[in-house]
Amino acid sequence: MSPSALPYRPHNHDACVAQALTEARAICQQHNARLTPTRERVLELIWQSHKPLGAYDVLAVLAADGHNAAPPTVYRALDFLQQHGLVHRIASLNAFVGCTHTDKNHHGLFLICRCCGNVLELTAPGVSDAVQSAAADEAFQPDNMTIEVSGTCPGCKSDTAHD
Amino acid sequence: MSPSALPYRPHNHDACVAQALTEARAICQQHNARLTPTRERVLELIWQSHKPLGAYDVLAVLAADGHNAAPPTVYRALDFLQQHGLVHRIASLNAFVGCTHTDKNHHGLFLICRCCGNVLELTAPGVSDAVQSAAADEAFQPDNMTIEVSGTCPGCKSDTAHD
DNA sequence: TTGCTAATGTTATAATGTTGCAAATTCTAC
DNA sequence: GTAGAATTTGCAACATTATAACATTAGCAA
Repeated sequence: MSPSALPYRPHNHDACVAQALTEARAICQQHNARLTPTRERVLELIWQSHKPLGAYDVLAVLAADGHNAAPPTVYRALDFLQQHGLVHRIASLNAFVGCTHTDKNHHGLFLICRCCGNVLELTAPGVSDAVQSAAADEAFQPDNMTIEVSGTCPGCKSDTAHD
Repeated sequence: MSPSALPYRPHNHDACVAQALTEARAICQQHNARLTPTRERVLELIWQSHKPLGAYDVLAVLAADGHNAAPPTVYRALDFLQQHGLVHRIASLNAFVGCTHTDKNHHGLFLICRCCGNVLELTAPGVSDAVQSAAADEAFQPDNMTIEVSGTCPGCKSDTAHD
């Protein structure tokens, strides 16, 4: 199995989070952007699993933290994190996941498991190229692309196989 | 220019609508599904342009029609139309467009112009194949795919060129 | 300090989408 | 044609997601 299938397998997720935060700090420093406590906390929450988290889910945890937060707080933090490529919004779910390809300049492709809810982000050059080419055929100048595939991940497929 | 670029060019749009409605009637008949007046009206409204229309936009027109409609009316009609492949939901816009490929069984690709708002639906086998292949590499079984590209359409590109 | 900019707090509201149940309509079988 | 079943619609309330507008605070530089 490809190593990128990480979310679909048991793993030490604390390491994922720690790494994500470390990378985020480095990236923000590079960008001269301020990873404030609120922003960092939101990023940490988004990273608590590989399942996309809704803005209001984040909000609820912040509230439980004792943070007196309102929707704009969360949306602003999420906007910031998106701008710096630290999280992605999954349009088909109205939810957010941590970016696992902060190093590459990517138009991510997302594999969303209907069963377990985990999302795997891929960099699929073949797909990007094919989209570019299709757009070029129409003289269309692409700017941003949303590619979200829902289906069944390997883990859930094998689970249902022996029912 | 490809003939599929129709939405980006002046054309007799009434013909688009008429054709869409005719096809819809045929398809519903084939499917033994009832294209009721409300559903047909909603389809007609969605087809009033090649720009995606929000559910509440549809609702507003129905209200102006004198139709005493509430949100569920519209969403139910839209669900029906989607189920029969007559309209598509554009996840990145929370809006709906008429399907221009009712004949093919398609995973559409949508080119969304940021400037004029028109949407062109393409059947891009290369893209579908690339996505299938990327998913297969991860042992992921795709079910449904959302591919939405925003950018600048040929018309708007040439408009801005001589500013 | 002072003044500027970025970030946050706060309140309210907009926009989008759903649930649940009752009434009406349409279909089917007799 | 009529009774009963199934589908469709009407309707009210509500849930979820996202933004607007404006006041306040924190960080930073002259």
